Amino acid sequence: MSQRNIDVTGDGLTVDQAVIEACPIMEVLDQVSGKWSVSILIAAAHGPVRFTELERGIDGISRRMLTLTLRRLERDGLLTRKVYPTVPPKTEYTATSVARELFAPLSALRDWAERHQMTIASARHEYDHRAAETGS
Amino acid sequence: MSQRNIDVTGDGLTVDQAVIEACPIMEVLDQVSGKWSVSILIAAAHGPVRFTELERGIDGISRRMLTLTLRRLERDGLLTRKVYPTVPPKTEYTATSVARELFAPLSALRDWAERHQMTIASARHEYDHRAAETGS
DNA sequence: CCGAATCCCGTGAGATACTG
DNA sequence: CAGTATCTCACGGGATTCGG
Repeated sequence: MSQRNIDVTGDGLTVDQAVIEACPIMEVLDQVSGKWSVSILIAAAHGPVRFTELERGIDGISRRMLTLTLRRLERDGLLTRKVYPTVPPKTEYTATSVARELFAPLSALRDWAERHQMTIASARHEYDHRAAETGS
Repeated sequence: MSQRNIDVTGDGLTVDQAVIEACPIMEVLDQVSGKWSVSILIAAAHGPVRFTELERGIDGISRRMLTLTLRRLERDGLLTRKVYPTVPPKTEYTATSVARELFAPLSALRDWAERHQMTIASARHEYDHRAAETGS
């Protein structure tokens, strides 16, 4: 839509432009949201990975959610699915190049989380502490 | 937990490590998830912004969700809240430095989205098309 | 102007059981 | 092995109303 990139870190934006700014971001967040998308994508990043490998490797995921998330990622073109009609059957999932380009931004996000997780945790505790005092 | 950073784009990861990889990322995603967090953060990035400004500026947000999201962001230390006990009351929200450091990763995410949104959309359509043929 | 309280609904997601 | 099919429930989030 816009022919130039608006820098989120830049100045001079009005509040009304915030939603315009955020819009494409939230598209991504929708792709990646869901409890398991990121884990699956990362697991499928380095080559073909089988269904059962994912099920065992990703702790806590249910069969159902694994299937559903795999289907969604495949639909969005982030994962390719290759079925070998052998017996027993064998299915391999691989992250596409589009998905792999997502890893750098995700990495930046993870770095931010690691840098600030302590700060955030203590901010949370402090907030709850103050709230408890004020509230009671 | 780990004393060195594991590069998501690197090789040699087993599937079992995927969840370890993804873990801090999903912390962030939880912060930022919720329909409105990103829009609010961006709107509050460049200086104090008032409650009603946000309500009018962010299209489609309800009073309730604005309040709830603001509280959560404040609790996590991503937003500061300053109340002026005037009449009528006046409240200003500002993104903290921690939050502002999040904008670069978000920007990278948005760029990814803009680069690939067409590809993803057509992948989706193609998938649905094939599914419709195979299914009926 | 800036919220809090309440009601309501759709959907994400777990548990479980069945199939080619 | 790699899925599907149901059932169920919690929770995010919208609409509306009330209060300081």
